[in-house]
Amino acid sequence: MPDGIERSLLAAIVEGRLAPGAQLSEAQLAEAFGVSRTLVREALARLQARHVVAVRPRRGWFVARPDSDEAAQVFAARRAVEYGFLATARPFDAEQVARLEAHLAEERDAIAQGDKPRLTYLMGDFHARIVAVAGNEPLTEIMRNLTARTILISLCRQSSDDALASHRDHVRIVGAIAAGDMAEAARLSVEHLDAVEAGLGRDTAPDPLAALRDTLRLDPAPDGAASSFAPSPL
Amino acid sequence: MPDGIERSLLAAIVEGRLAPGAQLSEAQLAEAFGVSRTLVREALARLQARHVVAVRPRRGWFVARPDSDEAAQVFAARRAVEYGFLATARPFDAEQVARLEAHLAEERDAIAQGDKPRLTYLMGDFHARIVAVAGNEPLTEIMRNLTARTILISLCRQSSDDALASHRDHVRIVGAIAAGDMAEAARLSVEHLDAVEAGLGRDTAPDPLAALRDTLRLDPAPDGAASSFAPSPL
DNA sequence: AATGCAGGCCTTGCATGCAAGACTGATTGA
DNA sequence: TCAATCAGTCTTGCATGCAAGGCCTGCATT
Repeated sequence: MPDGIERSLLAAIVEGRLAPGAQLSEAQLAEAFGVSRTLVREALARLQARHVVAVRPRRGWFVARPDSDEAAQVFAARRAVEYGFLATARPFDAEQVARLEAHLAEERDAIAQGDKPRLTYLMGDFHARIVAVAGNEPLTEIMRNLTARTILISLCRQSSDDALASHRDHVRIVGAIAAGDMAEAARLSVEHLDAVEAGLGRDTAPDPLAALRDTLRLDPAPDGAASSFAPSPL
Repeated sequence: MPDGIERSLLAAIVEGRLAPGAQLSEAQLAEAFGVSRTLVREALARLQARHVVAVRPRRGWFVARPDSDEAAQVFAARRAVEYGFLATARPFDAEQVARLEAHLAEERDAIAQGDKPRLTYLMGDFHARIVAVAGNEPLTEIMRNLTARTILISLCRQSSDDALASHRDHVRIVGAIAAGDMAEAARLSVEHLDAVEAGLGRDTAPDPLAALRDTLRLDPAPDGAASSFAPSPL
């Protein structure tokens, strides 16, 4: 179902080549992919359903910029899904564990080679892959969508993206799964998510007014509300 | 985002007015809704992403008919999500509990009035509403999709749809939540899902060949595999 | 009578055309 | 000098047209 256009766009977004907030012109994409706007629109619509892009009527399509509210909810959702899956899943067999360890090896490689985009993808996909090796397609799809949104969230903030720490967490989770201790794996997953969320900084708004506002110590001026000229506390 | 067409179609499907396997013609829908095929196609595409309809190339759109494999996975996914949500959620406050109890009252009304379609909707939506009152939009969306698929699954099989038993389960779950015992609520939810799944019968295939196959004791002939002419054991 | 075959009808797939909203920049007026 | 307005240009929204593939029916053939 996911055609080439959707995949290309999603890959470009989660690998950071298309920054959050970037505009996506139907006409340009159509020309770039050598198809008509129709197919581009369909791909964009699918990505919209996944909350990866957003459309502003008559204005254009943009890579989504999840606000902190949405970020919190996505993390809460991930906690629920990952914890619930592990807590209710049957223990993995040796082959399933082997596939998870193969993934960990990939992570190691990407770290060793300093392949940043690949690493971003792998770190996020780890959680989806746990569900995938268990063979649950609906949950895998859910996890893939949530991790894509998580990557978008990270890209919007200055995340202290400690890949090594995350990788260590992953190793421990796989360890618990290998030991058949699913409850522990579930506990570790929540802990891991909490750590990642805690490492998230404030909104790094690509808003040209941000610097000015910061300098003048103005409130972020919620749109419409004419920021009631609050003088700096000098 | 969900336009009127998508809503109407989804409502018709989950209320059983559009049976699983029914064909949906773009042209007919376009005329019925008084719009062009474009908008119908977009709505169908969205429903396809939600696994509620499926398209067979150059053949047409059809209301999805989840097979038993998919059914099992959807139930597993629901167990994971609902258990995980309740197990990781903070206790509900009084207002949230009140909203759940209002839902239970709606269920009671529908039962009393024998309003079957409304009841189908309410019974499924109960679980999504638990997440909704907690304010988690991503999870709510996930639950709504999973329950829609669950309804489709029920419609495909002769489900011993004991609404009263389900309602009693719901009452007990809300009771646990009201008591602040989220762990118990989580446990009850899984139990409830197991009961619903257990009440599901075999595929009630609307396949005119089913009777013939049954008579001849042929395997369901997984497409492509020329069923190796197994003579009846006479 | 049964089987192979072709014409036609039905479906979607995709491109294109046209209209309308939203922003930008220049121009005009004070 | 500044502000307001209006034309121009971008964008998407939606309808429509045409092409291509699958299936069904009727016919010819064996």
